[in-house]
Amino acid sequence: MELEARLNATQPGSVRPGGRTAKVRAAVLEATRDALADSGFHALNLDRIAAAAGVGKTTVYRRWGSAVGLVTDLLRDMAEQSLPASDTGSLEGDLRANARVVLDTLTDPRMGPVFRAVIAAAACDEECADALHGFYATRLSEWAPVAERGLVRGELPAGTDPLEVVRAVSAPLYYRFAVSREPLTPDTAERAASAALAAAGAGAFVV
Amino acid sequence: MELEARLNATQPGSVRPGGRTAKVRAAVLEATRDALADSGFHALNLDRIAAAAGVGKTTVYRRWGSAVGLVTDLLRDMAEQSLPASDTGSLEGDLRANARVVLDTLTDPRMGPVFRAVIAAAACDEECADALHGFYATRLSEWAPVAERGLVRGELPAGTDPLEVVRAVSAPLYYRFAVSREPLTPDTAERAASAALAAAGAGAFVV
DNA sequence: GCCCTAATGGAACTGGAGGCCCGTTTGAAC
DNA sequence: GTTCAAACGGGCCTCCAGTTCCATTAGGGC
Repeated sequence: MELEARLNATQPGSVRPGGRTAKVRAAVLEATRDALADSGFHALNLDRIAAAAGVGKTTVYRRWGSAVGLVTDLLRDMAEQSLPASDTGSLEGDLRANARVVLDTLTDPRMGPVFRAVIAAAACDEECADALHGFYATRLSEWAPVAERGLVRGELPAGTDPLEVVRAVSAPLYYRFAVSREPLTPDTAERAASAALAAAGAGAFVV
Repeated sequence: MELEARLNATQPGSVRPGGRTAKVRAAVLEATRDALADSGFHALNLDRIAAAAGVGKTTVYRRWGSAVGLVTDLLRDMAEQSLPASDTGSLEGDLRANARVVLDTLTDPRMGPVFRAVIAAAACDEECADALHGFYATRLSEWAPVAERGLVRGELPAGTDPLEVVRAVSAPLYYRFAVSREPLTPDTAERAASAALAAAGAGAFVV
């Protein structure tokens, strides 16, 4: 599709998002999740997705255009589902809980491949990269209150950047997951949480 | 190519790796680097690579098979070039130097896209994932002496895992680079180094 | 309930990625 | 320098991802 046409025309599915259109999107994204879980991003085939979703392949090509477009929309769908942060009463407890949530997500046989695909797609496409950035901006801000409460309770030095504390918990897990490809164990999550806590406590994230 | 054939037959280029074969590989990998730098992984086209390298497209398909195969070999090529660790005399200095090296690599207009491609390809293919794992296993072990010297100097608690210290420096940078897609600045590198130092100093990486 | 058009879906088409054949070139062993 | 097979490369072909066309279905405003 021409760039100009995309910008001027309304996106398919945006003008009349009721009944059928919404069902088509749900079925297609569901089929995409299934396909990613059992064959991964490289094997994503829009014809098969259409067949699995019980939808015309023309529709899939028209609305999503490519595997990257499909994964980008899947990411937007994920971004809509908020993941509430925990509140255990201590910074340490909350950071451990966060590390555990990230670990469980990345090692989940269904969600793990989705996250791999999303990271790969973002490496291939700027629009997807923006969506991924937005997704994590939301997730990080949802967990930032954990650090803010820690600040109020005096568990962190004044001036500590709450977002940076939350990032520090996720980073080692994602590094193993997507970069060094090392196994993710509960132990890894524990260490990520305690390292973040120690670094933050020492003032490493004071701006 | 059939799986069985790949396993039994010798890989093209492995029996007679002299003159022409080596030149072909160098030219193709060079063309791949160029293509990644200006159009990214998704635009990688084996026909164009062959043309740019001045090589028959049959050769490229036969030896590398696909874009992922090409990137996997590029990764193996990168793994052969060792990157010596610094030795500034202090753990802090060495960790800062390491953070700086990683930052410079990821923000380099030529190397950045290559690393993105490698991460994306590894998310699509197990063989590439293994190669990526091997690459970072090597890199991490090259920098581990930095932490080992710190241990000897008493800058780290006894029992600290040297690899874990080095991982802690890279993780926040790669997290921003590939996952949350946030900008990488010199400041980010500084903070990664000092956070790793603080966490390690507090005994967060004692096994 | 009626109309209008957004959205879907079937079917046929097409371009190019990727594979195959086979003659040519060139390392490497002697 | 001769030999032999590994590796290369040009040309041809196949197949399917992605597109186009148009008829059909079904939201949503009235």
